[in-house]
Amino acid sequence: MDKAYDHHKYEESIYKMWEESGAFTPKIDEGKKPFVIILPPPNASGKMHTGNVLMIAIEDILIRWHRMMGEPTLWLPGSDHAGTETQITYERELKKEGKSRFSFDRQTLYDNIWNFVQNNKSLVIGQIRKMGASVDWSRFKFTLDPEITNIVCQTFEKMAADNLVYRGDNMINYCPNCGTTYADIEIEHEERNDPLYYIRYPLVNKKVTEPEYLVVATVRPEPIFIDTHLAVNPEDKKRSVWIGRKVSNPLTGGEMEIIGDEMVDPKFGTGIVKLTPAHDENDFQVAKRHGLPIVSGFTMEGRLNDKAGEFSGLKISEARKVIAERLKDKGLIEKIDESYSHTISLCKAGHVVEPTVLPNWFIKVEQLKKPAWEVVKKGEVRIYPTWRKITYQRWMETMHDWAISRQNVWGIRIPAWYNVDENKEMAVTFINSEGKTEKGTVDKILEAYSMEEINKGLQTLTAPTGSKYQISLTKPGERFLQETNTFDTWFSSGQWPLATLGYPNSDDFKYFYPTSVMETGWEILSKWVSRMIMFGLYLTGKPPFEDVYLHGIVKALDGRKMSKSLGNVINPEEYIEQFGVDALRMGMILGTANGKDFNFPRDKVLGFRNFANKIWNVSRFTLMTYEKYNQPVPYLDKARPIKMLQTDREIIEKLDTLTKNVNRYLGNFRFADAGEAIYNFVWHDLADKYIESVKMRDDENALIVLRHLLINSLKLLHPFMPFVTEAVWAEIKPLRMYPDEMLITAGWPQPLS
RNA sequence: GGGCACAUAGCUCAGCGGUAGAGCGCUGCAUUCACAUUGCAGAUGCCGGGGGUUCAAAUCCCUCUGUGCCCACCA
Repeated sequence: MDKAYDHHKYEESIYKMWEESGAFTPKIDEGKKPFVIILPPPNASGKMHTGNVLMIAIEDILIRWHRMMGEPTLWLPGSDHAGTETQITYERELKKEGKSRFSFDRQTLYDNIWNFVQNNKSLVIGQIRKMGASVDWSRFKFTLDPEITNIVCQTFEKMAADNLVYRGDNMINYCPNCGTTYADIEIEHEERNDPLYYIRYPLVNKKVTEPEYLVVATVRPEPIFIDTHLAVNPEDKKRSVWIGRKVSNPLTGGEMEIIGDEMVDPKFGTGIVKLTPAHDENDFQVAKRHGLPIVSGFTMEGRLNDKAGEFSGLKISEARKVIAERLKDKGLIEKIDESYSHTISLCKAGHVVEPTVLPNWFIKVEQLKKPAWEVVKKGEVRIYPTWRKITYQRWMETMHDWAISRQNVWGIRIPAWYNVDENKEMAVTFINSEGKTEKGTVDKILEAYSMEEINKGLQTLTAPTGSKYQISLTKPGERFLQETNTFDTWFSSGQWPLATLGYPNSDDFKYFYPTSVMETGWEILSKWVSRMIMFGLYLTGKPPFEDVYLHGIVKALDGRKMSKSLGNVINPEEYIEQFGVDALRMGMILGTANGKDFNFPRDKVLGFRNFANKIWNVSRFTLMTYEKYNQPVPYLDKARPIKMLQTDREIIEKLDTLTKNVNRYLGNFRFADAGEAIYNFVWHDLADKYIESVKMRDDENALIVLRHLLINSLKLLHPFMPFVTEAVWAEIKPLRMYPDEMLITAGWPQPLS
């Protein structure tokens, strides 16, 4: 054996050896209960980060432990298409070429992103390998694989049949110039100075003691014609008296009721708000709470619609000035604050984005969320650390209907279809055969274009609220166009444990479902874990896993969140290169004990590089001693007791205790405790004390005990530091009972007592 | 505004009712010995402040202060 352990020499070849041996693929044995973990699929276009490292380290420990205990063990890998995030990344690339998403029709854009992702996917897979993850590659799944999207669409179909799906209005960032919606994270915010108008609303049925007007401050006078209500804060003593009273609309003269809602800040402006539910997120929420009408005032082209009467057709920005002038003429403007500064939303092209209410697809969660909380409450699904249960409970109790449609191309297209003859008002944007972008309602467009041409160049389709639709996995007829929205990523990944195993009829599904442990970062407890439980219960009646272990967030060395802009991002590959994967894994595991957030433990990683070398040298010493002795030595066996010294008995007892403790710790997801216990035993009991005492002895029994300690230490360590232990295992063949056996599939230690 | 967590040795953290712990760092000493990616020895703490429960509190309860994060958020 070499004098020191050099991880560069072993990691790659050992991984290959494991993989080729078939050790990662479980043998289905109906008589045994399998142990199953579905790997939370990393983003297909992303790079490995420290969080992934921790995740893989923890899951690999559990998997290797159970595998060594002889259970059929499946760890199923995959990657996620990460809809919005990936599309944004790709569009950044497009921008470098002077293009954007509007340069392509839907299908072409999708195909381009597909190719882009394919290139990166191999990167992620390579990194999972590098970590030593003993995943079953033969079962690898991608969220956009046809067998997965099929299951996801079928679920949608079933939910629609069960009356759990509806189309409803939702607030969305819409850019009239681009003709499309943008996700919240795509929006840029800019400080801007705009006039703040103080507008007078004449009070209806005014009493003598009351003022003539109520005054409202707004930067947006242009949608006043659709406004139907004002609001004040009910806690506001001065103004709550107006609740239930009416004012007249300064533009149309119609009556507007005043309502009370906590949203209103009594200290801002005049403490009275005009509500424009269709074009402001807050107002929209208020309107939903109070059941107010939600009426849009703008067209998809960014002009005032026909409700604006004489003003209809004006662009929003012009309308603001024109309407402000009109109000001024009527004497209904009290004052204008020209220096008002606020933030506005801009799309990537720099256009002003209009918050707009557009129809979206929703899932009714009322019936789904209750059982999903019940299983956790009853302990059928256990959450570790236990205090995270409260987060889950809170989320489940407050969860509201889930908007599942995204205005992205990169995702699973919603299998809903609109008949063009029954929905003439659908807005369509497409690229015609000459490469020109056409926009308009479908009935107008059809006057000039064929269904085929529209379908081929289709970019987006917006069917008004109340449009007739059919849900179908295939095209229901010639005169149909498919919904252009895609599913929220969490809608598909929420079905991941089911979909990856081939729900509902495959052998895998029947044998491996429900899975054993879901291990993931706590930040997606509500986004992801809750959805998986909901879908699992809805489709199979069983929760998709028994235990949920939530690991903490790995923060940067300075204790702050890692971020590109702070420049404190840690690249795990540098640590793998320098210290080896084993050291990185072990360092992360012992960096924190119980799922709390923690800073990247750089010192510990270095420490465990040294520990890997310690293991190597303990083995080297044992092997050399054995070879020097130069005759066969029997194995330690309860049935044939040998004469032991006090030190022998003590350390064997310690090993037994250690084995029991490790089993207990791992069973309770106490990874750091388990790792530390083994570390202390190997370094301080075995190496520092026992080996030193062996050096003074010349009896065979010392060697028998030493070999027993080494072999069992390697086994206990293997789940934590798989490479160095397997490398040593190969070196100490002469010491082993079964020289052909690999450590990865060797039996887990049994206490002698 | 609602919630969760954390405050212990110079640093990073474990311990969570019975005499203060680890790793790194620090101070000595050891060196052809399996390993200098080493060994041995050592120093370092009013366990955030205040109150309470208890024979006994870093550990349980209350409160204050500070920090991090999650959710909801300004016409």
